[in-house]
Amino acid sequence: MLKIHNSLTGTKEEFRPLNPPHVGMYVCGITVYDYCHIGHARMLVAFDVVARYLRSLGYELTYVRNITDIDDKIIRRAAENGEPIDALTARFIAAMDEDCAALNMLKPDREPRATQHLDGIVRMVEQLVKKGYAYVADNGDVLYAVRRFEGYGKLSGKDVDDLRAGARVEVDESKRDPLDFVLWKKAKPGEPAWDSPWGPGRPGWHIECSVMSTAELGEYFDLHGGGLDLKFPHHENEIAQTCAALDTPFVKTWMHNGFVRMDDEKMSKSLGNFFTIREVLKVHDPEVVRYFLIASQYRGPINYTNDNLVQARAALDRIYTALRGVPVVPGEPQPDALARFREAMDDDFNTPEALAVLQSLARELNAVKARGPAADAIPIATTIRQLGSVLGILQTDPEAWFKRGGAKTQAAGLSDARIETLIAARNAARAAKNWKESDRLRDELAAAGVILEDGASGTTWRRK
RNA sequence: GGCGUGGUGGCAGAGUGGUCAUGCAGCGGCCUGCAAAGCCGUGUACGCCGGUUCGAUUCCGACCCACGCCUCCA
Repeated sequence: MLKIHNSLTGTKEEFRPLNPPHVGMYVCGITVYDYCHIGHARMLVAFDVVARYLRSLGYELTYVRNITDIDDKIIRRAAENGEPIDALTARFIAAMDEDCAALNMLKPDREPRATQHLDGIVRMVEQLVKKGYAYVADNGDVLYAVRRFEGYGKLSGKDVDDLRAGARVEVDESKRDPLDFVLWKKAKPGEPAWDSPWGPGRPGWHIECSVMSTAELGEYFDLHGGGLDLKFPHHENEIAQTCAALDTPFVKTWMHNGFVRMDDEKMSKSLGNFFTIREVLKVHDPEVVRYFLIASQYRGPINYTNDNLVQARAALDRIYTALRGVPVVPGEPQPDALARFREAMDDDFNTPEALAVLQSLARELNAVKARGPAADAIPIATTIRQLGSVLGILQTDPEAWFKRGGAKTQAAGLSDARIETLIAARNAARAAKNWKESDRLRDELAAAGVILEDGASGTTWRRK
C-alpha cells in the first residue's frame, strides 16, 4: 500500500488514483535561461523515481513536466547575450535534455511550453477577471486579488494577515494589496508580446502552470510536484488561480522535494557555491550522482560535498563488485526481496531503505558466489538489476563500470592495452616469484588508479 | 514577527516503545606470496531536562541548537 506525503495535509496518505489505473502527475520544470544545477538534478531525479515506481506498480502514468520558455530572466539574459530569445531557450532546452539523458532520466510523456499555451492562459485570466478574482492595475498589468480567494495560504500554512509582503522587497504601487501577483504582464517596447484583451503582453509565471497542468491532465488530477521553494508562493498561487477559475479541487496530492546544500551552506550564485550538472559530471560519474541523490529521502535537505559523492561511489562499487561475473538473464525479482523493496518504497518513496535492500542482496550474492553453486547467483543478480532499474541505477555492465572508473582515474589516462601489458609483466614476475618486481608493477598501476585482483582464474583489474 | 523542518555511532543516512538498518572508515579473524575483493566477527548512537510507561532514541511537555520559507528560485 503506497503512501505519499501530501504537503496539503502535512501527512502521509494512502495513494488512491482518481481514475485508476491512470495517474496524472505534473511537475514544475525548468525556466530555460541557464544550465541546470545540482538542485534541479535533485528535483528531476526525485520525480523520475516517483514515475518509475508508479509504473513498476502497474499504474498508467502520464508524467507532465513543463518548460518555462518566456520569463523576465529569459528576456534579460537574451538581451545580455545579444541573442534571440528562442535561440537562447532552444540552446538551454537542448542542454537540459543532455543533462537528463546523462543522469538516466526517463523523458516525461509531455513537456508543454508556456509559449504553446498562450490561448489557454488568456482564457484563464479572462475567467478570473470575469469572476472578480483579477483586476487590471493602473500600469496595465492584470493582477490576482489574493484576498478574494478564501483558501489562500492553505498549502503553505500561511495566514494572509501574517505575510509580510514588502518587508524585504519594494511593493509595486499599482497593486491594490501587496500580496497580489501578476497574471498578465503588459509588454514594454521591444519586449516579446502576445495579443490579449488587455493589450500586448506576456503571461505571469504562476498562470502558466495552472493552464498547462489542467490542459494536459484535466481539471482535477493526482499528483503535483516541485521543489520546496515553489510551495510558496508559486504553488499557492496556482491553487488560487485554478480553483477560482475552474471551480475544481485541482490537485489531490502535492509533493515537494528538499533543497540541496553545498558544504552545509545554502547554494547560491552570490556565495559562489553553485554547481551545474555538467560541472559535476566532469568530476563524478552520472550514476554516482544519481546514487548520491537517492541515498537520502527526497523531502529532507541533502548536503553536496565531494566526500559524500565519494561515498556514493564506494557504495555503488560494492554492488557492481557483487554483480561482476554473473551472467545476465531475463527474469523476475525474487518475491521476498521485492516485498522488502516495495515496503520501503511504499513508505513515501523511502529510497535509502530501498538501497539498503539492494546492499543486503549484494552481500547475499557475494556469499553465494564464494560458496554456493554458481547458478544460484543468477536470480539474486537479476533481482538486484530489476530493482535497480526502478531507481534508475545498476543497469551498466559491471565490467564496463569498472573499466570506465572515476573521472580522476580516467584523467590518469592509462590505456587498457598498457594496463594489460603491465599485468602480463607482473604475472611473469609472479611466476618467477620475483615479489619485489611484481609489487612494484602493482604499485605503479595503483598510482594510476588501477586496482588489481588476483583470483583463482587469473588477474582482473578495475579503474577506481 | 508569522509559518515550517531537523538534531541518530568517526562520516553519510534509514528506522523503531523492549532482538538487525545499510554503506563508507576502524579493529580482529579467514583467504592471499603480500595485497585487493569477498566472507565472518566487532562499536553502551540516538541534542538537553522533565513526564507517561514494567521499559523510551522512539509518545507528551519545556528548553537549547541548526536550518528553511515569508522575494525570483528545483
